[in-house]
Amino acid sequence: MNFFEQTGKVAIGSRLRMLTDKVTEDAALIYKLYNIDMQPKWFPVFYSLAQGKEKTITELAKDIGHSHPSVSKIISEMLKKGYVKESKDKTDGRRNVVSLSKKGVEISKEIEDQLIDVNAAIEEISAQSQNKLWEAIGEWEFLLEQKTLLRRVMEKKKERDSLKVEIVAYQPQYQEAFRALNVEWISHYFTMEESDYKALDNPQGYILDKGGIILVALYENEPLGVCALIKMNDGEYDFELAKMAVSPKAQGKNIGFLLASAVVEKAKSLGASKIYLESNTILKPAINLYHKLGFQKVAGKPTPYTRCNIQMELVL
Amino acid sequence: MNFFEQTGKVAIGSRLRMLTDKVTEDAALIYKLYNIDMQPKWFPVFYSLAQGKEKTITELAKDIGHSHPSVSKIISEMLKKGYVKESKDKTDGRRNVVSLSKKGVEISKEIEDQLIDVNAAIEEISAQSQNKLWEAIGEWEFLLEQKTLLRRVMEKKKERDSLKVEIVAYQPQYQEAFRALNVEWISHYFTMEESDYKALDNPQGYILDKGGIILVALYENEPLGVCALIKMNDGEYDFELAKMAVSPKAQGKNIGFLLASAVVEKAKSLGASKIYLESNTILKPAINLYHKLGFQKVAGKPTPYTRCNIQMELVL
DNA sequence: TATATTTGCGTAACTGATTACGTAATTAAT
DNA sequence: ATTAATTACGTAATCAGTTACGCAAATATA
Repeated sequence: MNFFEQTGKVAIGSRLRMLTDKVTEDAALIYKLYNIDMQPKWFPVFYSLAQGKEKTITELAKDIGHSHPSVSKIISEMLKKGYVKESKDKTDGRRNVVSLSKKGVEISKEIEDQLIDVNAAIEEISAQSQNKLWEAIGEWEFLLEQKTLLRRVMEKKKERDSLKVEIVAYQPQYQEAFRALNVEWISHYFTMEESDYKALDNPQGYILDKGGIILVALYENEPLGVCALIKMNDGEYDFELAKMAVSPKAQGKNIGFLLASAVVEKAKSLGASKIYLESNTILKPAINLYHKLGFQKVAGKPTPYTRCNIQMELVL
Repeated sequence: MNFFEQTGKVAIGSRLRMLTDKVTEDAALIYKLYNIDMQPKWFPVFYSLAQGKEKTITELAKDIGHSHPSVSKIISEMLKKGYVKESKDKTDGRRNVVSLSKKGVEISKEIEDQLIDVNAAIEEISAQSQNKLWEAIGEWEFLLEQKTLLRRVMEKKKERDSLKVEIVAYQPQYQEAFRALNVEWISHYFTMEESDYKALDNPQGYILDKGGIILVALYENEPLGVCALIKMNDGEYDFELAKMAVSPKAQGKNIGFLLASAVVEKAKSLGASKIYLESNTILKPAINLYHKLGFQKVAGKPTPYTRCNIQMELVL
């Protein structure tokens, strides 16, 4: 089975499962070898109780990392064998307090030799291998605790996707996309206003001819994001960042960030020193993005848009 | 859950299972992230078929390391989704030949990006860890292939047990054990003969007084093995190794080997140069043991025992 | 003090694998 | 040419875990 060499490491899950099976397989036989009447799956519970303290079902579950129904089932099996005893907690009637019975304690003594030998056998394997499995598992547990595999994959996807995103200057062929992408989100969250139609229906006359800029984000040659820089000339600000829109189907591709950064760079290269924008706090991802780019909240500017409830600026 | 630090490595099975679960957990969500309608458990089958060749159920099972019913079930699920197609082999009506359908091939293209990202994410984890999990698993697989965990544990048990075995010289208090242990195996495999009774009922007069030796193996102070060296003086041989018996309940403790080696050493120290023995080939473990000690088959000696069908000697 | 929420835990249903078993097709042996 | 053994594979039962759910007890809140 050279399967794993071909698949690459995606198959690490399958591979782990198979090794787990192989290791577990022998466990039952090992108990038999020592004449111990115990099932491998009982071991964690058994071991946990062998410390001497009595524990509730939930405590045991947390201790050994199983779900509580699993522990519940194991305890009822061990109860049949007479290895444990149950009792209700007097101060809390819900609690089922479990401890090893006399017979259980006897078994736990018998099992000691076995533990020594199994540990020795595993140490022997470890000694013969270059890479330490036990330690490697510990490291993986730690790293996955920090950041799940899903999150890591999402990041990699974003990285790769952003390589496919191309930021280009506006051309008449993108007018339809410029309009549609903006109408989509504006009418979804708010309602279209007079000044929206003016800019979206005639970007050439309303934005570009007045010294503004429009950039388009292409993903596999499809325009999935747009953003405009509108010339302001009010003495304080050079441009307003506006009409920024990214298709919802392009989420997680980092398009918003790439587009906005490109727009800021463009403004810089045109000699701008301050950019202004208006937005609404219900658009959380957008506000976060602006923040990430260095925009700061300001107040006091008059605005023609009723949907505006936050104003921001970026000093270049 | 500091459980694993306390248990020691016996718990490696549990620990592996939990890591497997954690890695597998995210798999379904990852497919969703890429809008791929696929179950994680299908992946190995899918991947194996994506090489392009059509394969039978059993071939697939061998390829991915599952049982054939498992593959059979997976294929029937994938069939419902239309990802694979089946056809009976024309030259062998039992075979169910499976290959990716058109839809399956499409999916396999869509999945490529995902594989890249997952691999990258896993490589990232690997890069952050000192001990390489992937390689460690490979080494374990190899080492367990060579010798199962059960066998390794058995060896450790034997090693530890043989430390508890003590070889001592015969004393009258062991006469009962000497007799019983021998009667046990002789009457089990053969029938007791005249010369057996003579030696067993009166070891002092029949063996020791004639210059012979008897050694006893004690395990936790209980005599569980015996072996005699009977003086021969026939010109060729100095001693006959005979009346060797080990209790069946003491199996796997290496007692036979320890006892026989001690007897051979004893003979050496008495200046012997050749030891003789008689046995029967149905006693395979015994014959193996004699072989291991260096005894070689010889022929031609007359013997009073009807059960003897092999004669051996050891040149010291 | 009454009501809502949380907690402990048992039962039931599900899941992804296995082994056990039966049937049909093929191949080997007498 | 039979008969026996092997092979391919589907179905059923099992296994060790899970999640979903519900009940009762305890705790928090109005």
